[in-house]
Amino acid sequence: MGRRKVEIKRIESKSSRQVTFCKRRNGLIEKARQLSVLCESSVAILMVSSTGKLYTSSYGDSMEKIIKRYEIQHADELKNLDLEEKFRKYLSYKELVDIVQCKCEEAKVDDASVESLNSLEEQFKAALSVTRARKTQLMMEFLKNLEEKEKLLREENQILASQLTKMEKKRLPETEGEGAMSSENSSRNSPPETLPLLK
Amino acid sequence: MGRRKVEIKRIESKSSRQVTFCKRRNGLIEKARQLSVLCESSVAILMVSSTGKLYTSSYGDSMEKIIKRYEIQHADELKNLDLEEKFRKYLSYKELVDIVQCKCEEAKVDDASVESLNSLEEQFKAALSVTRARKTQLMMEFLKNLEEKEKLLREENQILASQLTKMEKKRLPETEGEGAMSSENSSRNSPPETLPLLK
DNA sequence: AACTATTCATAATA
DNA sequence: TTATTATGAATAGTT
Repeated sequence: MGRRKVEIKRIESKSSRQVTFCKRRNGLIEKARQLSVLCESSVAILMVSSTGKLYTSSYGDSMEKIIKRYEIQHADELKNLDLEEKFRKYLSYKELVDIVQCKCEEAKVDDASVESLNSLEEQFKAALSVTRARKTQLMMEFLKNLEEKEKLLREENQILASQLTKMEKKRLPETEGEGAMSSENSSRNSPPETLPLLK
Repeated sequence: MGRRKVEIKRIESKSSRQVTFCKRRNGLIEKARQLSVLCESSVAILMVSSTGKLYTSSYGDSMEKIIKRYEIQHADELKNLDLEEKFRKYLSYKELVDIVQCKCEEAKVDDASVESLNSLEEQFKAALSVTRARKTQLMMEFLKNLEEKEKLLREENQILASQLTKMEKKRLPETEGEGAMSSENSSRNSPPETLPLLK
């Protein structure tokens, strides 16, 4: 429906792609509105342009409600994929503790509640144990890395020191008068074991 | 775009409303596909018919990803209202432990990771402490309740026992011959301290 | 942003 | 339901 038939494939020209996006986006939104009104239905449209900008529109019900309707249907998938990520992104561990506290306050005085708290305790112990083990492991690896780095630096240091000694031996007959100025440390003929960097 | 112009208002006839819903729904989905391909964009459509049936379609990215993009933008609203509820509903403590395990595996070998795990450990210790304290409190209350119940039952028991003793004293002159048959315990004149129920 | 020449979508019909 | 088609609507190219 234009001056000529267009193949449905990516529009190469960036500018005309943007123009088409704008035109068709508006067209789509209007079609959604019409569908909603004509057929007494709810419609939500979410569009993300190639530049990452988000455009949304909803008719009938609010975007939130329509998305919730979707999430109810796909609870299983969301539970596994989405929620975990959301949890990681948004829920701080401070909030986690708050929720636990809240859960504890909710608990009634009966043996079922005690048992549920018992299992909660077990799970926190497990989480704590995993965290501690991993922390220790990481610290050990980090320590190893540091030791290795130190070893390499020491070796480098040795090489540099010996080179310095050699150079000084060469220079002594050439420029006797400048010997004291060339280096404060090496003039004493006994290089320090480590460079200042490692102290 | 049909045999005649239609006003955009609710179609009264239920059957033609359904037919139109079906046709225009397909049209909308096709338009969304074209927009996505032509303009290199992601498009998601969610439609809820008047009968409550959900129809969805997405191009470019998955429905989950597009909705996530929307939720990131509206994180403030969602974070406060929805997420905590979802967390409480769907996330078991077993899954919590899984997430922690995953977080631990992700951690790189650097001091930032170690520090982050350290704070994670602290927070689990806090959660564990809260859980344990509450559990202990609940158990203490439960114990108190049980002790109180026992006390009440003992008192009741005492009363019943004394009533029984009185009745026996009354009966003795009336039916001397049946004295041994009336009761095995009470015939010894010293009632037991607790009823079998409490043993 | 407008303007049209076209193609496309679909309301009525079968 | 699916298919056809006359017609109104959407839009590609142009200004």
